[in-house]
Amino acid sequence: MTLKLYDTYRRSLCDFEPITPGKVGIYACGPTVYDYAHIGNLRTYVFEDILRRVLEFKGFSVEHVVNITDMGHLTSDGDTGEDKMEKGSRKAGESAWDIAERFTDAFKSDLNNLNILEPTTWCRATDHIPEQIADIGKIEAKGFTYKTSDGIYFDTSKLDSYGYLARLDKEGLAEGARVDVGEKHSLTDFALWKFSPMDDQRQMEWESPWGVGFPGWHIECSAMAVKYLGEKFDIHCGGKDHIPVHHSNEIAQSEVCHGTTLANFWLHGYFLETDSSKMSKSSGEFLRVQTLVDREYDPLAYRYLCLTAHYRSDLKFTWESLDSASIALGRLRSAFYSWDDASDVDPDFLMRFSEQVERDLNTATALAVVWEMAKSDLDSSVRKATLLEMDRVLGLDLANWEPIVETIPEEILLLVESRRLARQEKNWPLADDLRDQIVGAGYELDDSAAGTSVRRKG
RNA sequence: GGCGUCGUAGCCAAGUGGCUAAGGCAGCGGAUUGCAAAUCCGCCAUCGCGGGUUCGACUCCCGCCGACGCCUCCA
Repeated sequence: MTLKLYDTYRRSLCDFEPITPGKVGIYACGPTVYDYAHIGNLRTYVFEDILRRVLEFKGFSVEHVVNITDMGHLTSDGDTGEDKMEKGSRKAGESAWDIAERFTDAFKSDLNNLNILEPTTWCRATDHIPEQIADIGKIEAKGFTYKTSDGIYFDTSKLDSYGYLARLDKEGLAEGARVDVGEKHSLTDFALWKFSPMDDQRQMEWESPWGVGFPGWHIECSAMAVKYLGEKFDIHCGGKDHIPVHHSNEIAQSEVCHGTTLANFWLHGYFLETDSSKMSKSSGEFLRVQTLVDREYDPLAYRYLCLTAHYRSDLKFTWESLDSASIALGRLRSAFYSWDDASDVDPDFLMRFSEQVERDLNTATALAVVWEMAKSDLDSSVRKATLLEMDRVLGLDLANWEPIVETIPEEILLLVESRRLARQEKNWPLADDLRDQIVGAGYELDDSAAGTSVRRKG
């Protein structure tokens, strides 16, 4: 069956065919490393990870490029405001470079905790200044730029196709404008190169044909994507918020520089909402992977939660839904663990599973197949082999899970032994009292024909 | 103010112009248990409201109500 993906550019579900047979190039917009990533940001990376895993599951070899934006990202897209890196630096009393490194490490650790496969290529914006300058030069040579007192701008009015990705209505935008256009000729124009302020030495600035300064945000992605994947590659993805501005601008730059729309497919992950509003870094308070860990959740419970919804619909986050994901994952894990060693994969269930996942990465329905398979009367060794195969896509790391072996305190073991004796003597009141004590101390009892086992609750 | 998305059981969430509206969690009933826990089996929605199109709509159109997003940095 052919993989179908929803392409935002065409606004429809399209059969996926790679440009080069057998190989797929993906560029995924990475984080701006001025702060930690929140779990809403991370939902997009989980979606991209599923995309990558599905492609590899189908036998493609995937080149997966993710950028690290470590400079030049302004706090306002009116192309005014501060550089987030410089702001973060002042706030923390560290150099912008140190901040970038610290939050890059934190980001990679988050990905790792969510069992997200590491990209085949990481690229940092500050390592690619010459490439960006070269592209700006090309755009200038073709007459699509103009200069203002603070930078070199892309003149969107000269590009008829501008904003097609987002189906932008330029007049409508102008009517509803809430921001000053400033020196920009039109609302949608954006900075390619920003001059360093006269009165302030920036930590991150470079020489260029236009003067000392730094690249605009959008140029880094198109420059690096082209460097690593070519002028037209297979899939570009990111959060849905990038559709109207960032990705529209990347396409505009690429159309002028290379005469391409940069990627064949544009995929967008939808938001995680909390308390009926989206989570956002700039608003201050937000949930991190570490927050979940502090509350004793396994980060993979969050990954499971992400899989229960389709990537193209907003997901409401509540602690209750995380609990539900956490319990479900726990049950799947212990079932998997209890099954006999993997033998043969069941072809029918695996087929049904792939059909779901190939329908625009529908992990929600794929999970329904997982549960049906897990509860089926197939031999447990077959179930194990089949689920193992499915987990190549799900990434729940079931094969490596095992119950936490921990030492039970002596006093608890004594209570368990006393209860065993009491039960032997059919002294039920005493046995129940002892059980209450054990449970009260945070342990669980499992009475089976073979005897009683104890473990920590949770 | 402009543009747009969404509204499915207690919660999260799939889905389709017409077979029994996935799945998970919770809940309920049963099996099991000395009683429980764990486990297993079963049960549990007519799809925000009002119109319309259609032989037939939860699925298409219009209006209303509600929530959310973008137009400011944003996954």
